[in-house]
Amino acid sequence: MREDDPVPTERTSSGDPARTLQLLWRDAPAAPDRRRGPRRGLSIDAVIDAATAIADTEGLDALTMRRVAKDLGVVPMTLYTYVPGKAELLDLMLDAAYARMPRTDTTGRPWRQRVTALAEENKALFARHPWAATVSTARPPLGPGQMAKYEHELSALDGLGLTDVEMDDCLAHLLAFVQASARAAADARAARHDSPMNDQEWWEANAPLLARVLDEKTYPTAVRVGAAAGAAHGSAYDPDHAYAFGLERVLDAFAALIDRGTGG
Amino acid sequence: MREDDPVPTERTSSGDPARTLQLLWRDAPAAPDRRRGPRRGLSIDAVIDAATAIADTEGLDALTMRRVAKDLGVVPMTLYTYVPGKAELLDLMLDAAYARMPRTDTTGRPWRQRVTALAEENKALFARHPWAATVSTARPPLGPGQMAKYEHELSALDGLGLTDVEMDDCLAHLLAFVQASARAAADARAARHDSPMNDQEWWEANAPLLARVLDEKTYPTAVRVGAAAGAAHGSAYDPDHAYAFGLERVLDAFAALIDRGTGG
DNA sequence: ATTAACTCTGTACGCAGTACGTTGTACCAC
DNA sequence: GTGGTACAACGTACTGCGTACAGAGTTAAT
Repeated sequence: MREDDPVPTERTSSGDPARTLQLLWRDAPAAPDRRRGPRRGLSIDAVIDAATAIADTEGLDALTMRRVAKDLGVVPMTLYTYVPGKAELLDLMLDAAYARMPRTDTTGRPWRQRVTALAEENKALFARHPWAATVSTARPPLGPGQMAKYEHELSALDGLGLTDVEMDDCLAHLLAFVQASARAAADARAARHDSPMNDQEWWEANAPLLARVLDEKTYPTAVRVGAAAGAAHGSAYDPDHAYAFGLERVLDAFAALIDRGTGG
Repeated sequence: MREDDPVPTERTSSGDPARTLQLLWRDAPAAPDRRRGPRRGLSIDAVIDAATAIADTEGLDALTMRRVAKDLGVVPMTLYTYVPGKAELLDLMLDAAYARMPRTDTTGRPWRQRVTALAEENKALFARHPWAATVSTARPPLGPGQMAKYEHELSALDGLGLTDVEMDDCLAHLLAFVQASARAAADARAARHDSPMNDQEWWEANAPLLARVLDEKTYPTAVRVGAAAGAAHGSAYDPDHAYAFGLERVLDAFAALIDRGTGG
């Protein structure tokens, strides 16, 4: 019952970036002397799909090269003829997930609806692929999915009176918020999952020590507010509420930029 | 030069939570029959400090039980008499880091200054301990450091006309923003670090393929805005700018809550 | 003096990513 | 045909991780 599984962030993009870009755009490998040797039994997309299926249903820590290989009926090392390594596989998974995102057209609608739609699309992405919230995107894979997503999302922010730089800044801010929410939600889910006790049991088990130690005199505000917040939402942390509250804040913040000069 | 180092998120809190709480509060182990056996050569704090030093200077992926043990001159398994496991060690490290945060007293100052101070304190935490931004805090370790931090930060938001629940919500929103910024900054740093090429070299290496593939007709907004953003800050992503911009947004958002009714 | 609790140690297991060398297959030039 | 060659797939093996487990040594209570 240890079950420590560390849920790694698994930074992407390790090896030769040019090779990774070629893979992302499905660019043929220069084809100097095309197609010798035995036929390939799999495809990059089969590998990506198998890996994505595992990560979706069992989490990033269950996603191992050995496991992907087993699901595809090959030996682990075979995967390395399709993909340079695990980091690049994650890049490809992420770009594929981006590419598959449904993109609602909100042209003509009021800007709050448009921004909300963007947030919801990304929230849905992280709901379908919880691992996507936890892979790091330093130097994000500039694949077709990423580009389509970026184009779509910028378009939704176009024509609101923002400068180009502000559009990029606002989008980054919004996406960071949604991703942080998704990460927090995933963390909360994970905490619930791999602990044999639920929130109530946990509280009961720790109440004696906490009662002794969480003194109302030393932590007056914390005790007061913590109790109020805990009572308001059912538990100590409510991801849905945090998302709803935060999205309203982000919208208000954008309003201060967008409505400036128009008498906000 | 592979150097894939996955920068794990390393979820905290795996084993018996009651034991973890005891460790956090340095609660004696029930002492039924106190102190038999040989004298301890180390202390929990020595283990925490050694681990923190490693994580600070070399990153979370360099933080292994073996490494901590080596730095302390003991064999790896010895650590397990001080700490139930690596997850709990991370909890303790985080709470200790919280406890050591300098907390500036901003009573009486305008609320924007107070909130900004909170953000800066947390930004400084993540600057000193970059790993802290990447460890997950589902069911955060309710240690003395965490509580002192929570009390301090709520106090800064007290008396602004917010309800208790709103105070908690706003604080969570602010902290999530700072943490997300720190994560992004750490990602950017990591990408620069473990790639032999800098941004310019990377661009030059990939320019041919990107030029062929990033069509202005298919991605008009993306190309336009991406160019503008890239030109405005020096590179593709500027963590400092993102933080500054985002903090202004968060403050504007809070203003909409705080100044409501007072003629905002 | 004996015993029991406790610290520290050494060895070992399972699992990860993946380097490396081999085997077998299919196309190309002859 | 037939040999050469490029390539896919495989098997083995290495390093390093967290930590279970069993033993050896050390101290305080009996």
